Amino acid sequence: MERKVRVRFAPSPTGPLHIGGVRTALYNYFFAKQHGGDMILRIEDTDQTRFVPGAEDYIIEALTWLGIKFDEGVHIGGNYGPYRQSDRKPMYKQYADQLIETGWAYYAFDKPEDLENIRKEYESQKKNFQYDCNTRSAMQNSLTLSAEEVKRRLDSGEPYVVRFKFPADTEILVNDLIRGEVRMNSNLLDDKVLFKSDGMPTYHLANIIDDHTMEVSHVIRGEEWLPSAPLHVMLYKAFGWEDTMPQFAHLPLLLKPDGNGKLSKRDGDRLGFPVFPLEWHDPKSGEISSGYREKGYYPEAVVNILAFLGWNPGVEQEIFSMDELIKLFSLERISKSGAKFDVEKAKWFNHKYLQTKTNEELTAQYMPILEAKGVKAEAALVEKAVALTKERASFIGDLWEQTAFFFQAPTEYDPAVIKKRWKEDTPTHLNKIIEIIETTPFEKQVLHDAVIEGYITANQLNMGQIMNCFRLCLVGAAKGPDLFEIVMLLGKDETVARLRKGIETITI
RNA sequence: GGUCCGUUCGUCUAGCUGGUUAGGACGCAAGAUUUUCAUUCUUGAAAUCAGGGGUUCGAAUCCCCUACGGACUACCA
Repeated sequence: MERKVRVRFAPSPTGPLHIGGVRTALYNYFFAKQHGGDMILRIEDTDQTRFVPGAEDYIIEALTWLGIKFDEGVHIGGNYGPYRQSDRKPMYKQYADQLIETGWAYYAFDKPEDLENIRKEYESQKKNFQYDCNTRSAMQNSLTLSAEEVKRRLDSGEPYVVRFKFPADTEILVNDLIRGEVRMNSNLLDDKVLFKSDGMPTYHLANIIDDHTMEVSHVIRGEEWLPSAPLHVMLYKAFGWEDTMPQFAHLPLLLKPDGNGKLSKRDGDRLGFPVFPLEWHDPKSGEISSGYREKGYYPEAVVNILAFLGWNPGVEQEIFSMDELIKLFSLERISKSGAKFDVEKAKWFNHKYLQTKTNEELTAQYMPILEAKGVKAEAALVEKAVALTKERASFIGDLWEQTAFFFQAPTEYDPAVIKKRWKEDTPTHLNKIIEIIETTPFEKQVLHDAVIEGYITANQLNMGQIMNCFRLCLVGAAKGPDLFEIVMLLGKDETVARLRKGIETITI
């Protein structure tokens, strides 16, 4: 019964992937790699009406960015191709035909309008129409029509669909790796369309055929598929593929943090955090949705965040690399209930990852941001500023807020600080400090001692008051790292210039 | 409406085979440190384990019911 682990991630190219989908891909990847198995990327584009150009490339780029590597797939090929369902189109019909021959499916000629009318009629009676074992006898299909009539309609090119024929009153068991045994009675299930009138299979048919022919061993997908899992189980049975049926694991959903319901693509930026891994430019509306990458999240952080949304290793450590997650992951430890995304915790994860970066790396990431702000600065200087401030940043972009004053003299001074600290004799003291700076060797410790001990302490002055005003002139606010570090980075001339400007500009 | 799945601090969760002061993390609060802000450190508040019944000497942990939430209910995936 030992079978090679082969899992697939099978998105539809109907737009950008959202983080729920990314998490599904991630869990599949953890599972595959842990078992030395294969990870397959299959594109499920059987709905031609929902195709969105660029979506497939987006999906591949996003997964690549996150470090999810595939063994086979639409972008790299493999021995089980093609990996795009539209490219597999010719192979599906024979399977639909097979099910009709074996009595597991039937032709249905009901027009979409007819079905819609019936649904409306049922609705008006507060009932719900379902094409199933109770209603199919009243419909236009190969079960109710004579063989000649069916042949006539088929030959004349009348549009039809193929529907699955659920056997009556049969208990169907789905063995889910996360939820255990789930049972459903076939009487409640509807005769799903397997093959559409446009000649394409539906998800249900294509999915089973592809998973079977690609020798998929485990289907790890979102919980929204649980209700149709009995159909899939029955299809394996109908095809006689029960012995190699993959094992199912239905993942809990990622929920909207505000109200209710599952997170969806349409949530876009509404929730205060990106729902997409990468920024997405909608080709139709031109609308831009933000992405984790562009927001400054590191892919390792996103992987870590997503790994912990619905799964937990049971130890207190929370920061794990991809390799560690692959080792630790287990389907058994996936929670059963949906998880809400917490932006604050996500920020914390990114903060942790940012701290692990070297000053050189951070400087390299920060330089383009500085340039975009119109700042031209030496990398060496930027690196010093980064070293002083990185622990205060969660995202590379936060560094601007933390370091801008190194590159631009303040044009405004925080009124709250002026009110609290700036006194009538402040200019006198600051002028004295200018004098000290100009006459003392320009070294951090020497200057520090000269100002603090040699002036403030010696004259029994108010330390907080003098130092804060000093800072206010250099920074423009009561923030930033050690003041003498700032002085060293700014240099003697700039420090003095800013002090002079502050003295001139600030009035009580 | 029907079917299925779920329910431990605000959030993510530990707690798997019944006996814990129900643990951790994020966030929050306070204190310490600092010339400021932030960081960091310490401490704290925070879940009567959805509610109600059982079973048991003993239940968050097992069983049942109810409530609530969610998913699905297309010729979409």
